[in-house]
Amino acid sequence: MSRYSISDLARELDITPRAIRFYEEQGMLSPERRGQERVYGSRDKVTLKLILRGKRIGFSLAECKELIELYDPAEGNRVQLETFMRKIEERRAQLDQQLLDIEQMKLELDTAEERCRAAIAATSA
Amino acid sequence: MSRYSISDLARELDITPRAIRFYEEQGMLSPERRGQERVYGSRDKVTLKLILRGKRIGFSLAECKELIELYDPAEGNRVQLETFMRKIEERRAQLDQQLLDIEQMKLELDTAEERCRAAIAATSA
DNA sequence: CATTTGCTTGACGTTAACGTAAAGCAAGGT
DNA sequence: ACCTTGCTTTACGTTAACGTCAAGCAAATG
Repeated sequence: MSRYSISDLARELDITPRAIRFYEEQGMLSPERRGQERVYGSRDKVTLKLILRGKRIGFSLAECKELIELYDPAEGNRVQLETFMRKIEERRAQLDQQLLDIEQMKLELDTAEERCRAAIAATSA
Repeated sequence: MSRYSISDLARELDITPRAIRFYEEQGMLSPERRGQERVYGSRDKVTLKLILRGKRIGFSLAECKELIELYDPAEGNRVQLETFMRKIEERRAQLDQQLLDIEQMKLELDTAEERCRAAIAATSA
C-alpha cells in the first residue's frame, strides 16, 4: 500500500497543495491523518485523477464530485439507484455532445490550417 | 442576408442578451448598429455558435476568442502565420487529450451503471 | 398623450476555484 | 539551543463570466 504526503501528490499530479486541500474542503477527499498531517493512499490518488480528468473535459468541481459519487457505490435504495442511472445517462449524452463538438472543432482547425498554408505559399511567391 | 436583433439571437441560441453584449465587450463580436440598436448578421451567429461550442468542450472565453481569430484569416506576415500554425497544433493536441478523457470517462460510467444494475437486481431478490 | 415594450449603457453583485499571506506546530540537522 | 523545512489552519484576495438592478431613449399601441 502506497502512502503519499500532500506535496508528493501535488508534484506528481502537477497541482498545488492548496488545490488538494480545497478538494478535501469540498468533501471530495478524506485522507487519513498521522498527527495533524494528511496521509494519502492510492484510492485518494485515483479520486484526484478523476477530478483532473473531469476538469480537462470542462466539468465543474460540483460535477466532478457527482462523478466520484457515481464511482463510489454509496449504498442506496432503489429510488436513489434509479436517480443515479438517470444521471449516468445525462453524463453519457453530455459526453457524446462533446465528442461531436470536438470533431467539429477539429474540422475547423483543418480549414484554418489550410488557409494558413495558402497564405504562407502566397507570401513566398 | 438574414438580420437578427439581440433577443432573436438570445432566444435561438438559448443564452441571455447580457451574455451576448459581454462577448462583444470582450471583442469577440462587432455587430452593426441601426441607430443605437445592435443588428446581427449570419456571420455573428456563426461566431456565437463557435463560442458556445468552445464553452461546451471546456474552453475559456479567452481561448474561444483565439479560436475565432484562427477562423478569421487576419492578414498576417509569415512569422504570425507560423505562430498560428503552432496554436492550431496545440489545440489539436488538447482536443485529442479530451477525446481520450471522454472515452475513459465513458468506460467508468459503464462500470458505474453495471454496479447500479447489480444493486437493483439484489434489491428485488 | 400616456404607456408599454424592447433596446441601450452603466455600475455593482455573485459564484467558482483556487492564490496568497499570516501565524504556528513538530521533526530533523548543526 | 537554534534554525530550517514541511506541514497545518484561518482568512482575505482574485479572476472569469456573467447576473442584476437602475435609468433612460425610441417606436408602437391603446
